Amino acid sequence: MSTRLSAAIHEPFPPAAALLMLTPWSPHQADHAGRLAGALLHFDQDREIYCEGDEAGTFFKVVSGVARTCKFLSDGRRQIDAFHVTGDVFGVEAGPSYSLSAEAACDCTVTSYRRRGIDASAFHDAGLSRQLFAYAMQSLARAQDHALLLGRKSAVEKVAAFLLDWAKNSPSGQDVTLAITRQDVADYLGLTIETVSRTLSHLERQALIALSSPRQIRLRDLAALRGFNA
Amino acid sequence: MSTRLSAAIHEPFPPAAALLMLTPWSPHQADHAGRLAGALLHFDQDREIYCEGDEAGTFFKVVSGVARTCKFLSDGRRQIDAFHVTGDVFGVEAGPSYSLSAEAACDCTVTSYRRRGIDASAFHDAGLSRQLFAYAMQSLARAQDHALLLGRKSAVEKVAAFLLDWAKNSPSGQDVTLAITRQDVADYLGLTIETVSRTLSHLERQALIALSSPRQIRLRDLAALRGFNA
DNA sequence: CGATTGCTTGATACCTCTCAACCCAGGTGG
DNA sequence: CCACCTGGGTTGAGAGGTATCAAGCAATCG
Repeated sequence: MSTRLSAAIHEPFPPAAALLMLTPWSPHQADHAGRLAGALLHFDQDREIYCEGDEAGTFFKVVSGVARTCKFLSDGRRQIDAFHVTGDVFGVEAGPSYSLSAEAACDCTVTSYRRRGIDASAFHDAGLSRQLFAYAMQSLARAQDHALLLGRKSAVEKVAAFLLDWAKNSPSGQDVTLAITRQDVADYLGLTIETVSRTLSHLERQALIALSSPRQIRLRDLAALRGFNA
Repeated sequence: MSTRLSAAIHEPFPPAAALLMLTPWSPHQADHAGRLAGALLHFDQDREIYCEGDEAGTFFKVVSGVARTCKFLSDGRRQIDAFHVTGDVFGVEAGPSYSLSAEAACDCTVTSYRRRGIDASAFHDAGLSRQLFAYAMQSLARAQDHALLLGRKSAVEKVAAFLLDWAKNSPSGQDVTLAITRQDVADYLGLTIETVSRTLSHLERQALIALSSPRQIRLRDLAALRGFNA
């Protein structure tokens, strides 16, 4: 999915972590300091949350649903950069404006945080600055993996990677419940909706997955799916 | 080209810059503090500088030549993430190990810096932490643009974008002198070497560029080239 | 119900890859 | 001096993967 700022909170503190990966940080903590008022916002599917180039005065955390961040070409072609699920933070910028657009991939509730609070805190707080750096580097690592996928993988490899990625969040580790459309999957993988559909059907025919409904996918052969990548 | 940590040094300080984009930072400054010994290293073309997964105890700045950072699939397919030219910093990590491999794209001299120094400084110095954050976010923005290119652009659009990108560094703004092979260009754009070659020939036939030699490219119609993107 | 949305499937086109030959410049050594 | 080799680049013919265009299906919703 996306880079998760808050994910670190749930993980044990790494024993010999690098200096630059220190205490986890969460907007919640900032809430307590009273600096970052969090407004709860709801967006219907496909509603724009913000647009590339807008002044980046706010960042967001997903409360429920899925948000997507993406870029567009002038003729409408779209590349989705990441999906953001519950707990994920998105819209954090270093510059003055958003470098991506953000939209609700399905009905979606988010908390918004005023950036000024973070900026001000980070100005004094080296720890917070380090958190932001770690967050950015984590996003960067994801973006680099994504580039490898987009530039060098075939359709099957892309879809397999996508499924495995989403399955990691499921309790069983082999069930994927998609809250997003085929179009979103396609625009994330750099494919068309038809190719995504065909590839899923193909994988089902091979008995590598089972589609109980279009949005409910069971990974029946994790080893084989992993084999598509490396 | 790549994200440049030091590029900011040469640019006027933005008047109303966001809080998170403060004073430029350069390894040189750190040198003066005596914390980051800079060793000068030379790499012949295609020599490995470091490998994905290696312990990231060092980062680098290009003195001359071009370095590339990239990822590989198990069967050898390669995706180049970025090229780094004189002045560019690469190999900065938040985690314990490198997320990419780095190699000399041509004969290449780099300065190496011990990471410990930076880590230690950043621990106390909020300003340095902010610099690192800004650096990471700039890299992230480049990676996102790259993903759009890889996922959604055609071969001509990719090549045109590549040429325009490199021409920005040339004094005239319309001459590109490549120090890298067609294979590197291809692996950066997610194409094959033949497609890159054919596309360049195609652009030359259209009189949009002139190839005085394979490595010496003149952009004859910037407007038309820009038109390929948007 | 009819309309809409999301998804699947088929036929065909086309873009890029693959495989192969060839060119050119530079270096090496007989 | 030239034959030879090598690395980098170009070009061609054909194959193949994905896109495009189009039709149809199922579920949902007014």
